[in-house]
Amino acid sequence: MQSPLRPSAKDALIEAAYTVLSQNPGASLSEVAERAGVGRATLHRHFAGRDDLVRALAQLAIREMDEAVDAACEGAQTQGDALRLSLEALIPLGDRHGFLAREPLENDPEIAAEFDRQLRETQEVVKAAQEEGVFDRAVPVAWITQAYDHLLYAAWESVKAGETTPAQAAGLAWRTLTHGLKEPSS
Amino acid sequence: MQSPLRPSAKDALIEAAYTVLSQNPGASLSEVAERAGVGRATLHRHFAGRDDLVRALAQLAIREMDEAVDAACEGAQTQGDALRLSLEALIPLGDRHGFLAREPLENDPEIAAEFDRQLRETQEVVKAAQEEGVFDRAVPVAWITQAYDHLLYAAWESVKAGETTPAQAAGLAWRTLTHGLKEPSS
DNA sequence: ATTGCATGAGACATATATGTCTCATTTGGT
DNA sequence: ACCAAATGAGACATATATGTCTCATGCAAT
Repeated sequence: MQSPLRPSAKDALIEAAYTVLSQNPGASLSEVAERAGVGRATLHRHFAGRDDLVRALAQLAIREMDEAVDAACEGAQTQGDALRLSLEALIPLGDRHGFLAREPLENDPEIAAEFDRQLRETQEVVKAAQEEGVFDRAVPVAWITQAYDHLLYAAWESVKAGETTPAQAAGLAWRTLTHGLKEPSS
Repeated sequence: MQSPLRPSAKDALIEAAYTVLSQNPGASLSEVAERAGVGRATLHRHFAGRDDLVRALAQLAIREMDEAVDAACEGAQTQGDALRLSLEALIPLGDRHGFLAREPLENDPEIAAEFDRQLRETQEVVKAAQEEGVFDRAVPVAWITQAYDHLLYAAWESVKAGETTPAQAAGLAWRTLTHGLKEPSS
């Protein structure tokens, strides 16, 4: 039975790795260990090497995002709702998203496959939402998905910069995607 | 007088570095030289080291983006037009944008200052466009700028993926930013 | 108190990237 | 044809990151 009394070194390492590697993918493992407040040897006790660490982070990030989306979709009445709720749920995971975007992991076929799956799932929901009338049928699904992803990351950056709360950022991103930022009256 | 008859090794190196380093910031200089079809020694003849190369790329990227924006603003009647034309002009420079985003250069104060300047300039134009009625006054300038930047990059990725032409991507990004993707009729 | 386990610190070897140098070759201009 | 400059290939030394190991320490459970 693992005792959570002593703060788990592995968890500290994972969190530190997200922070350090999403800010600088080329950072040394020493920097990661230092940020985690942990000796470098301990890092190697939990992860065989850099590749191991990165793969563990990527898989965890993918899992967390899947879980967040699944939970959000539970309470969704429509596909449009599912997208809106998922957006809100994914914003706090922005550092994971950023890590996955900056770390070069096209080499890992397993991770790449998961990426493809997530993209396809998102596109499916987008397409369904489009058929509900949430989006213009004349707009390509690929573009809507691109805009969704990038506005999601923009929302996270806005939160990270302290400009908005997560809820505000989610509202702004969703409005931008659906209504745009034009003056409502005009 | 430099003879452009022989394809400039320096230019080839710069172009290769954009491609390689924007895809993998941790790539070795050997990979950059190889992609450029140039010996590794030649790279060091033109750039003192990795830092030199990265700084040269960053400064060139910033200069190219400035020039593109300046040229685009020449033909703009309004600030809203300036934003729309700049968007279109910046899309082909998406690889530069991506390079600047992925490469950790917060350490370089000179580059960071240029970044700040560009951000402020964009925010100024956004604010002016907002006062023209292009954007809702209730929406924070910071968010509009964030959305502008990220939709710009989304447009570049859409073009790079072969999903759209640059002109189509610019149109979609601008529509998303101003009108959103909702069905026009409803 | 004692035992077991994870950890921290550091030594050590190794791999890779980097930076410098030399020399033969090619290219472009004269 | 000749010359000067740039280049390619490769040797070489060095720095840094990485991976492994050992040993002493601290903490928790018994």
